[in-house]
Amino acid sequence: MSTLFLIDDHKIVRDGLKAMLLGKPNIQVIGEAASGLEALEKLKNLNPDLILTDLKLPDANGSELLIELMKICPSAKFAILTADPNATDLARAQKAGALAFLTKDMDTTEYFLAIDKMLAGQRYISTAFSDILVNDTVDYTPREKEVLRGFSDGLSYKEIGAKLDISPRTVETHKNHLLEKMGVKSIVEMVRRAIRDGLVEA
Amino acid sequence: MSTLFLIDDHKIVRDGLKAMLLGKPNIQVIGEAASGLEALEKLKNLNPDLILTDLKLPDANGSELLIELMKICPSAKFAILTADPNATDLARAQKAGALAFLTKDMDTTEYFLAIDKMLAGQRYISTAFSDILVNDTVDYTPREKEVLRGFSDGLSYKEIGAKLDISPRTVETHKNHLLEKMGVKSIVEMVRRAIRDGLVEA
DNA sequence: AGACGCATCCGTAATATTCCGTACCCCCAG
DNA sequence: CTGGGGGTACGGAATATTACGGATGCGTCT
Repeated sequence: MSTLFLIDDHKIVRDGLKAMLLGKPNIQVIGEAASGLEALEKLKNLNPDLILTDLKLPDANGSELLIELMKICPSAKFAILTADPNATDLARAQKAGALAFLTKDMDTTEYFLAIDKMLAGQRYISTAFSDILVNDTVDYTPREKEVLRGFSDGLSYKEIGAKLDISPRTVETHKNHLLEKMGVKSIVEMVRRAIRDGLVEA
Repeated sequence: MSTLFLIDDHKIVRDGLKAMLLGKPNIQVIGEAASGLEALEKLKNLNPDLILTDLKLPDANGSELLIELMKICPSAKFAILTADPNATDLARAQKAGALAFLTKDMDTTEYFLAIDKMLAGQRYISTAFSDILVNDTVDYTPREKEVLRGFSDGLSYKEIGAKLDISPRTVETHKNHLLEKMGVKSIVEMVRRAIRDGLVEA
């Protein structure tokens, strides 16, 4: 019998997972939280084998939360669970050390499989995530990220240049590199792509 | 005792709602569907009092589905249920005739309240949606929508003008009207806003 | 009918962006 | 140590976008 802790801000989702896991005899849900803070608080006194967490929580950055949780529960295995899988979440969670990547549209048998794999210390990556893995594994330089953020905020070349203390012309160079890396041909597409990939919020 | 039918593509969410509704004695869940087609099929032989449906389904446009369902179940009351409330969904569902607007982060008591209100024939709009209602009730002209779509697809003034058979200068006029209506000051912000409001996909 | 708001449309001139090429720094593998 | 690759940075000329201002037609309200 293994123990599991749930973190998701939607009560429905928590209830759904609990209901589903009732059908799995070797798993017992020993606690849940609707926010990062609540999770940190409750996990001080618990030591689950598995922790399933959403990355988009009202009060916490997903990957930082993951790292904090790992400090508190170093022996637990972590899985992230999300409705809209994207490359950035995947990369961050992987870096932080998550073992499995699950999506909310999986069915019962796939959840059970994923959990059993994790208990055995194996990775599990849902198809929705692995599709992303093969495509998007681009790294952006610090400067490129700053420039991307500037454009995402609706700034002009001149404004971004002023903010970064470089010429608008140089901003353009970084933008051109971004366009190439992202495989798009305009700033708007670039930002849209960044939103889809979770680099910036909509 | 009233009957309820659930439509959502995430099994977890369906399970969560069912688990939650077990705690409500005057409601019985008589069926569920994971897609629009499945819902249309199953509802041929059912006649629930309430239908709770997600608007974002893999095989169906939310508002069109709503209209189809209403033809099949003319006596049912409809509620839409969504994770990310936005102005466009709200407007479409309202136009289609939904009675209630619920979000997935509501808690149990709020769901129960909403259901009771609906059974009494009253509207219920969750706070997340009503916040939107007060801000975003803008109408866009056909030309503006076409121009917005053009920019969202990463096209230039010239390209949009060519596609719509108008001068790039006129495209700009429409864009300026859009910027004003949306309260933003650049094309990128406009597109980002359009994504957030559900006018275009990310 | 007349006045009005609103959607649609465009020309010219100022401004911003983009194209093309170039250059420096740092790191590290040959 | 030397050459190559990547990140960063910029200038001048060509091109696109924007600001400003004006025009037409089409409903509606009086």
